[in-house]
Parts: sequence; C-alpha cells; structure tokens
Amino acid sequence: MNIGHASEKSNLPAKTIRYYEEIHLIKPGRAENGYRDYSIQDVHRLRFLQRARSLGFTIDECRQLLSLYEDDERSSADVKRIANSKLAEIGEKIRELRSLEATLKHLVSHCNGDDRPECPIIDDLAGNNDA
Amino acid sequence: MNIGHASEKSNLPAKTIRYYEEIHLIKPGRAENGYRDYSIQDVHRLRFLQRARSLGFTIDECRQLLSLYEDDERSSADVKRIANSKLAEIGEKIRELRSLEATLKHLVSHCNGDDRPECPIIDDLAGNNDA
DNA sequence: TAAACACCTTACCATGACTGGAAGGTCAAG
DNA sequence: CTTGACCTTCCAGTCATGGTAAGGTGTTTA
Repeated sequence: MNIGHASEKSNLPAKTIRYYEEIHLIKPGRAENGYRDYSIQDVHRLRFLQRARSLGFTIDECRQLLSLYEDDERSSADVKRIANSKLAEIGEKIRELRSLEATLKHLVSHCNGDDRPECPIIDDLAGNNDA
Repeated sequence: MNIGHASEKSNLPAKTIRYYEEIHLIKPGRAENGYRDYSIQDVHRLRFLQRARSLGFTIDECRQLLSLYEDDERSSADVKRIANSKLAEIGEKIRELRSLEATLKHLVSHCNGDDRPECPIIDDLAGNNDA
C-alpha cells in the first residue's frame, strides 16, 4: 500500500508518516519502484500512533506504548503507569491554565474597555498591583 | 546595569533577554567594554514581558501589549480586546485538556494494572473500542 | 503516442520561544 | 599571574511537524 493510502487509513499526513520512519517508529518495506509499501500491520501501528498522539502522549511515550502494544507478554501495569503519569501532567496543565484564566478574567473584569487610557490590565503587567 | 543583574531583577534568564533583543523587543545601550547596559526603564520592560509571557501571551501579543504599555494615549479597549481573545484561547485549551483527561481517566479506571497482558488502554489505542 | 496529472521520492528550510555550548574578551580578588 | 565570575558572538538543537523544490513514476485521456 502506498503512503497516500496509508495516510488516509491512519488519519496521519504523509509527511508525518515519513517523519515517523525517520525517527524509527515504523519501517515499511519498499516496492520495486522505490515507493514505500505499507502492510496492514504497518497501518495498525500508524493508527495506534495517531490515537496515542491525539491523547497527548509525546513521541517518546508513543514509542514506549508501541513497544508494549507489540509485546504480548507486557504487563498492563506498565501501560497504566505511563497513562497515569500523563494524566498527572494533564491535570497539572489544567490547573495552570485555570489559574491563568482566573487572573486574566479578574483583570478584564476591572478594565473599562473604553477609549480612555486607564487600564488595570496594563497596570498589572507593569507590576502595579493596586487591586 | 549588566545583563546578569537585569536577569535577576526581571526573573528572566540572560539568554532569553538577549533573544528579546535579537527580535527587537528591547534595545539596551552598550557600555564602553561592549557589555549591554540596562536602564531602569529597560528592566521595567523586561518585567512586563516576563509577566505577560507567564500569563500565556505569545511574543507577538507581548509586542502589542508592550507598545500599548508605552503609549500614554492608548485606549483600554485595545488592551481588553487582546486579553479577551487570549481568554478565549485559554478556555478552548482547557476544554481540550479536560476532554483528554476524561478519556484517559476512563481508560485507566478499566485497566487492572497487574502483571497480566490484558490492557484496555492498549486495546483502545489499537482501535478496539469494546468498552 | 504523448501530454497531462496525480502520486511518489529525497533534501533542505521554517516554525516558536527559547536553551545549550564553544570560543573568546573583561574585570575584580587573591 | 592566575583563577573565576562575568560578559560577548555565533552556531546548533529542541518538538513535531509543515512547506517547498526538483525530480522520478504511473495512470488516464486526447
């Protein structure tokens, strides 16, 4: 199967698929004309990678997950550990963003938003924390 | 004031300060020995940038905010508009992360996490959505 | 049969916002 | 005089692609 077809099946741009080969995540065969030739197994791997990436796993985590995916003897604890650490990261990121949101909302709510220059948002950024 | 001192006062790494100069966010003077020489005003700008970046504004947004900061005739509406658009972005990002978190939590909760190979997380990534 | 067009190849540059390191100049203290 | 803490510029790397160029291949159509 050519890369275009594999791209459709996996929901990954061809560019990305070639990049995954470059960093040794997959190694498709080659046809006589030099075109990459993807097997059904390869497409499974690509779909796996697409899903894992869209869940926020980094390429390195995907590499770990993929090797667990291909290992019939894996323990589910190994997989769960990776997922839990990613969950912790996501939770932390959410907390940070919510704190940012609160701060900005507070500033915005105190800004008149008219054509006068007084602006508590700028004042805060400038370090004048009068509020 | 040398860059090391400016770095302490602004809470920005010296590397970052030099980078900000490279992209024309600030332009400190130079001492006779060629060292950068930061004024109090420069440090105010750096602190402003540090705060704005930590609130999630991009460099380009910081550039806008900085020019508003330096413009006594600015309208607070201009500032509020930028802040509101950033707020919308942050909200969207939070929604995405919460959705990721929910999906992952669901998967993790169904995974035994023992030394057997059965793993609903891997199954899901592989595209077997039995759950 | 030939041209048009879709697809494939490699190779290189760009992104955002830094961070790290090499190679070297400057300056104060011991 | 030398050590060490600073400072300088320049070059390369990060992450996960995206863009573009220059060219080879394969199928369809005039």
